[in-house]
Amino acid sequence: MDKAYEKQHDKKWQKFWDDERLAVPEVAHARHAAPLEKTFALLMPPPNVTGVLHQGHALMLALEDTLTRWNRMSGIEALYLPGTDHASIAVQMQVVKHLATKGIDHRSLGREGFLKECWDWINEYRPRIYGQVRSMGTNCDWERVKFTMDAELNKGVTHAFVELYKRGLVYRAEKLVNWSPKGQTVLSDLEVIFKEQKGHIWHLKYPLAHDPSQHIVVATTRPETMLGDVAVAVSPSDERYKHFVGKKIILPIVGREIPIIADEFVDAAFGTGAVKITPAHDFNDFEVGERHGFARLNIFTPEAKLVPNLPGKAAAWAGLDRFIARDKVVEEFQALGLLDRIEDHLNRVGTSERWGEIVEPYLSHQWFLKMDGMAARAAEAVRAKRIEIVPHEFHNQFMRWMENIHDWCISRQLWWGQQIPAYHCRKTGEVVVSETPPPASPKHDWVQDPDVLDTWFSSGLWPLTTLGWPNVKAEDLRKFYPTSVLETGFDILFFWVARMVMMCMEFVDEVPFKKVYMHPMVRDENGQKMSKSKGNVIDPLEIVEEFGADTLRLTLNGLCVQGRDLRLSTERLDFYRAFINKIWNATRFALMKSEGSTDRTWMKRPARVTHLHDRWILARLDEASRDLNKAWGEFRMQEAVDTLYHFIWSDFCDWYLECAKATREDSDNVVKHVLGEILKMMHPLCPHATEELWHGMPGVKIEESLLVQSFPQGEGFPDTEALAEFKFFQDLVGQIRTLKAESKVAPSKAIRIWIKDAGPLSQKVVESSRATLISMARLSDLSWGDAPAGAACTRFPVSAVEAGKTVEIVVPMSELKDLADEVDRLRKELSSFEKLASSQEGKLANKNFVDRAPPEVIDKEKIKLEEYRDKVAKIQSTLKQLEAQVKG
RNA sequence: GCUCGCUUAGCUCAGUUGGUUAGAGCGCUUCGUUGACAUCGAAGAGGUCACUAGUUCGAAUCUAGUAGCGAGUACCA
Repeated sequence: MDKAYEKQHDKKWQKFWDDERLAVPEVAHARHAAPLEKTFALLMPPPNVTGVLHQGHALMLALEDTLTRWNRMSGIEALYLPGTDHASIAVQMQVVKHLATKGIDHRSLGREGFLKECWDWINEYRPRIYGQVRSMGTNCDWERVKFTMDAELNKGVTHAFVELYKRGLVYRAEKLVNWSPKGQTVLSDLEVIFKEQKGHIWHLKYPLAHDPSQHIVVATTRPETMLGDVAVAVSPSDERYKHFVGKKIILPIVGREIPIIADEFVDAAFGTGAVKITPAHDFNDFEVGERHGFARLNIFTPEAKLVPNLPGKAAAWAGLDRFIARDKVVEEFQALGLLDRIEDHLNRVGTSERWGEIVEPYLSHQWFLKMDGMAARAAEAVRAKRIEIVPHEFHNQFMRWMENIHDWCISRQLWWGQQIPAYHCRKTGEVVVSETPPPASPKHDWVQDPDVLDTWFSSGLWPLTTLGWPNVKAEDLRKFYPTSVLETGFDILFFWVARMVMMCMEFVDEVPFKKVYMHPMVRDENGQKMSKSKGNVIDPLEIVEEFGADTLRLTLNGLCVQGRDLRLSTERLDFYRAFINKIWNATRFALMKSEGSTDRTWMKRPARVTHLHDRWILARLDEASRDLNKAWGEFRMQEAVDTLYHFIWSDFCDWYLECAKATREDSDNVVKHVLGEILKMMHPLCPHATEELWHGMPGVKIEESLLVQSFPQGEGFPDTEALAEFKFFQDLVGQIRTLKAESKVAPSKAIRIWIKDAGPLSQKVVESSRATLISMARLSDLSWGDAPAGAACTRFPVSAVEAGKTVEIVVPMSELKDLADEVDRLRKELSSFEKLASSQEGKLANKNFVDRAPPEVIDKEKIKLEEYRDKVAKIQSTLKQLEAQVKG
């Protein structure tokens, strides 16, 4: 066996799991030691097909694979289904860019030609991301892998669209949308990122038609839109403007005459109290325009340049960019003496997520999905706890979003994606929505809608389409739907999670998953977001290369707490690598004398154990496995790791193995048994290292994977006696070690002690563990009672097994170096116990406490007081003697 | 603006229904290789649990408010 844990075993075991098909739920389940009639399903949030694995993915895979392996080992038939997303916008951008480097304008290829390029691109990159997913040791079912553009999935998407259309939920309309001038496509509300930007508010004077010497001042952050103004609105209750309502204004530059109207939407207290109305370029103004029946005057081309044919002076500005037009308008107002003033203003500007430029509210014909009904049902499912969101903080966010949702614009002016199954007749203008193209006829000349669907439309169907829907009898759908857990980052709660809930509720009237677990964001050690430009990216692939997948998985799990970002650093990775190494070496130690053995008796829990530490470690094993199962059941990932860390490192290695060195072959089977259980418990986190170690255990056959062993449930009776007795043992050892350390006596120096005042139980514990105690505390001899009269001794109390009682340890001063040091030490001890005793007395003297606290709490406090008093008395008496000697 | 989260040891953080002397790792101090591990072991120092008020016999934990930081979100022209 290697002297230290190294990651060289990763590939070997990944191949082993593949070869044995242990990620296929049916196969693994059939081979499980104790299979249950239960299923677990987790669908991997599909990474972008051309993406590169980042820490967010690594965290996702680490958590999901851990949960899946844990379920599988618990005897549950577990599906972990992998896949990738076609990422319409992202991939189209990549391919366009790629073609451009070869000097090819993608438009010149035509739609078909371009799509072929996309498929070539994808076929090249898809294996890369899959390989990266595998490198984490991800035990997902590759035989079921899905891509959102697979033929069957496309069928499902088309079916869904047509069905939603039939139900009147999908509709086409001309509305104001978020338009990306750079991308030349519409975006959904979610794809618009609001950024704070320093800007200005321009106050413009609009002259009245009947008396140009009078004017109304309007304020705007976007003066160029005045070219499309159709009215000026004031608040109906605004006395300042009451007499203007119904009058007209001559719009400067373009010379159009527009009305002054009253509308409730205007806040008289804000700005000048008068608002210019531009229905074609502002969402609020659009609403006002609809209410008043105004024309929608579009002033921009799709590239956000001024259209030709604007009236007046603006006619000459055709083709100007929107921001140049802004300057022109302001200049012109200035020249006309109509610029009232300019104020600085911090405003939030909507920018496109992909291209980064400012999004333009733009009039356009698009396909929409009606949201109100679907959102209400989704919200109801969450409210009724049919879906539990963890951490719970996201529950409210989810509900709020569902309540304020707008119809979802699902069409995109792109080529890469699912083309919308709508057919327009060039002759009659009719529109037919159908899964297959309608037949051509002399009267009808059909052409398919050129737009594709928003990527998230197909993602929203992921739980259905990956399991075989729309075939409602598909076996996977029946067996694994609804899925158990959706694990993902909170950044896509609305993009994806909410849409899945809505879509699935709509189509199968059943939630897609019972629980949603939102993992935190991975940041660098200083809490900064990782980004290439900051140069603080910790590449998971490099970590896997350097530390091994197990270390990365364990680290991410170990740092994953709810409600706080996860700060990753190489320091942490070193720490968790050391943990794996510790287990590695513990195994090395346990198996030292077992080379070549095929004895499998250790696999069963030893029925009769004699030594206290053997009983204790089995009791702790039960406790730890119960805690572990509970932690994972509640997605407390760090708590699970901490439980294991403490149990393995402190309890098993530092205490148990050290004790077992004194009892040798008596403990041999317990050592191996507990170690085997530890490997099982660690396996979901560190599959490679544990599988390697497991296969080194005596008698384990090559085909016996840890993956199909029974996960420890901690169902045994908790041996609370062993726990309490060993606590006493630990205190004894600890107190003696402290004495040595503080008396500057070498730990290796064996000293002789007496134990006084022990009750029967404490005495039994010491007697039965005599050899272990002598070895752990390094004693030369251990006797009962007091040291021979006349020998100068120090004495100190240790809490006994008997509640509230103490035993006294007697050590001849001849064993120690310095009497004064010991006096100091005891004085410190005394003062701390005196404080405890007096605060305890105060508590119990409080009538309110004694009258109102539950009796068991009071009893506990009384026992404590008894113990503190006992210790105080004992130390006082020892001190008196020692102090007398110091003086003497 | 609204909503939510965070504030605990020098640093990074745990702390699950309110109840032992508030924990862990790193760092620091002292000491140490008995059959695994120096990626190790033992002992120790270090905290008025952000602040204020309240509920309670009892608050790091529950409530309200304040301050600082962060996130999400809104139509302020």
